[in-house]
Amino acid sequence: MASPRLKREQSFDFEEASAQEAVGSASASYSPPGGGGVFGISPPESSPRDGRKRRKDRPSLVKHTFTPHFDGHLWRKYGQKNIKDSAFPRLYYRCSYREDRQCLASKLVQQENDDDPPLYRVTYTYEHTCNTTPVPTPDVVAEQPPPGAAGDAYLLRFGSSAGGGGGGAHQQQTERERQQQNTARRRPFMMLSFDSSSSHQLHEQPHAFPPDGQLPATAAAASPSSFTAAEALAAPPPAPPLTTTMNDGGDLFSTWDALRYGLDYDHGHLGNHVYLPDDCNGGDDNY
DNA sequence: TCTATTTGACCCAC
DNA sequence: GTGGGTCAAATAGA
Repeated sequence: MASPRLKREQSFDFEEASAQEAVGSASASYSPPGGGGVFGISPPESSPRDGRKRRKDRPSLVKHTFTPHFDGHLWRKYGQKNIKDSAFPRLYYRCSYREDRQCLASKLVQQENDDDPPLYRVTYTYEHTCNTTPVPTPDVVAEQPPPGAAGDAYLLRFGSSAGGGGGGAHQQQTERERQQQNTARRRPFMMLSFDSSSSHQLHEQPHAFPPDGQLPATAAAASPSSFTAAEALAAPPPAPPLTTTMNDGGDLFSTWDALRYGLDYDHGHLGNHVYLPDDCNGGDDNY
């Protein structure tokens, strides 16, 4: 039966959260979820008018990553389109809990190049309101090379992107995404940067290299805050500190055992992933 | 059988 | 009018 389309059920009336698009840059900073979730924006409330928010006005955030599907949320793909002037199709995802919990979070993934691994531009729209148990998962965010860096260098920032999604089926998703992430192979001259603190700090750093003092003593002693892929390949993973500590910003550091994923470069993985739970830095690093 | 993905069409913003 | 975002039937896979 050709059911007439139940049209555009949501009426969005967000406060202007002017798209914090990181123009020409990598990940954008989001407000801490403690203050309102992934985007730091209130979820859509009933709109005074029966209309949709203009697309341009929708709160959205853009980040670049090599692992667009690996962000700690459970997404369902609902569309794909070839975009004009783009060699790659755009993939549309929305939160799997959209119906169950009226979670309006959605994202679109646009491959930007054909490198190995390919770089994706991910645009998140609306925050998760599904209120599922956040299960932080590592995420690799491609940072634009700092001025003066080698031409092909990217900064990979490993951060938590769980902002409230996840939940029961999360494991399945995680497994799938983990496989996808396995495809993210080394990139020549790639630099790995462990984001030990908040994204704010990272973005404020001209070279995305946090000063030593920003690492907790244990972490700093055990591992450099950043090192090159070559170093990562040449040296075994640093011994993890076994304590939970705080950085100078008061952010909680979980144990490395909890943070590490132990991915193996020899198998095309990306080495140790370090992520911080949401409550670690008061926000999702990647948003 | 159920759930997720694919895909063409529809609708709307620009 | 065009391009992009979303819907929903069809299809595939578990």
